Amino acid sequence: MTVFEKKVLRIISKIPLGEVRSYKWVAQKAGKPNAYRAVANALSKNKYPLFIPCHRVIYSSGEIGGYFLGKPLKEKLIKLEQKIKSMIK
DNA sequence: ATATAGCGGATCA
DNA sequence: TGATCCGCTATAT
Repeated sequence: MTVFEKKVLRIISKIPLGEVRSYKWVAQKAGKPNAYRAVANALSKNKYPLFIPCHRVIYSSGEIGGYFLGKPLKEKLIKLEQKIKSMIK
């Protein structure tokens, strides 16, 4: 577990409910604006994916990226969270 | 829309 | 070290 990974995990865990961020955004917050690939790598090697809202991290284009649970599920989770967000509002 | 290169960090040999 | 992989991105067709 490297410092960079910790930063990434911390940052992603702070993403609000229903919000989505790009890999680039996360990389910038981690202090390595060009390390978006490393972010993806870190997440794929992440030991606790269920405790990290990695489904809120998508392409910079806004498209759903890859996901260890499957892209369709990832998209569903995002929409579900948006729904919850509007519900509790 | 597709192809390509580049890039940072992890992993393996 | 060096090669290779990745849940990527920007740029050029």
